[in-house]
Amino acid sequence: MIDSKNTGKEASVDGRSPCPVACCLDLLGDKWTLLVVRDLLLGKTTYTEFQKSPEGIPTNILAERLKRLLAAGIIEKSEYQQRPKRYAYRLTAKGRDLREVLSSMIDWGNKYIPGTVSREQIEAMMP
Amino acid sequence: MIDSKNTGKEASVDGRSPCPVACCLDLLGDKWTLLVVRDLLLGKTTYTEFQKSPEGIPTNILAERLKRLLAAGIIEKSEYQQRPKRYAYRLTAKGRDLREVLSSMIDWGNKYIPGTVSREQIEAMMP
DNA sequence: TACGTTACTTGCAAAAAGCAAGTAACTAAA
DNA sequence: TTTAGTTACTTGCTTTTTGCAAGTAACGTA
Repeated sequence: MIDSKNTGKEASVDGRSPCPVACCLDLLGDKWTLLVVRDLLLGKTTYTEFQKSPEGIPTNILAERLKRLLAAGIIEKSEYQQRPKRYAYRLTAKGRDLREVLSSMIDWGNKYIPGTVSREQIEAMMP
Repeated sequence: MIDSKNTGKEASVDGRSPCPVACCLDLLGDKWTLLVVRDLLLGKTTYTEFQKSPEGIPTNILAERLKRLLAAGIIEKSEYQQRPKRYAYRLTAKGRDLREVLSSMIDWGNKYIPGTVSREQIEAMMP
C-alpha cells in the first residue's frame, strides 16, 4: 500500500466541536467527497472512472479529495500495475461504513426529490 | 406561516444528475446546512440560538442557509410575537426525515472519530 | 515517429466563505 | 429621556475554495 502516512491524527476531534455531525462535515461536508465514496461503493477504483461519472468532478478537485480521503484513512491506494503505473483506490472498513450515510441519503432523496433513481436501481449496480 | 412561496420547484432533479446522493448534496452538501438541521432537531428555533452553537456559524451564512432551507421546504418560519417581531424556525416533515441522515453520521462519527459526543448523550439533549 | 491513454499538476478567473461592522425595531434600565 | 441591550438580520471587504482549461510525465500501440 502506498501513500498511507499514518500520522495518528487522521481521525480525532480537531475541528469545530466534539459533535460527531460537525466532525463528519469537516471531513465530508462538500459537494464532491461523498460522490467519490458513492463511486467506490459502486465498484469504481480508478481516477478516470471517477472522472467519467455524470456529475463531472473537476480533475483538480478529484485529486485533492482523493488525498484527503487517503489522509483520513477512508480509502487506500494501491499500484495494480508497474509499467505503466496504474493505481486502484479502494474503501477501507472506515470508508465502507459510510454506506449507511449514503443509504439514508438515497432514501431521503427518493422520498423527497422526484425523478431520482431508486435505491433498487442503485443496488442493482453494486458489485 | 410566512416566507413560504411555494414555487413548485423546491424539490426536483435540476442539478448535476438524477442520483439521489448528488441531489442531496446539491441541497445539503456543505459544512453548515446540516448543523442547522441538527440544531432544529435538538429543539432550537431562533436565529440567535443557531448562532450560539459551539461551531460558530457566521451570521451571513446562517441567514443564507435559512433562506435555502425555507426555499427547499425543509423548514418553515413563523412569527411567534408581533412587537417586537420574533421568528421561530421549525422543521417540516421533509426536514424531520433528515434525522436518519444525521443519525447515521452520528454512528459513523462515534465509531471512527474518538472524542465525539455519543449518540446517547445527544439523544438525552433532544426534546 | 506520431498519437493515445492514465494520472495527475498548474494557472487563473469566478464564486463562496469568513470576519467585522452596521442597521432596524423594539424593550428595559438610569 | 437619553443610554444601553436584544433580536434578526444586511453590507462591505478580504481570503479561501471552486471550476475550467491547458499542460505534463510516463508509458503503450500503430
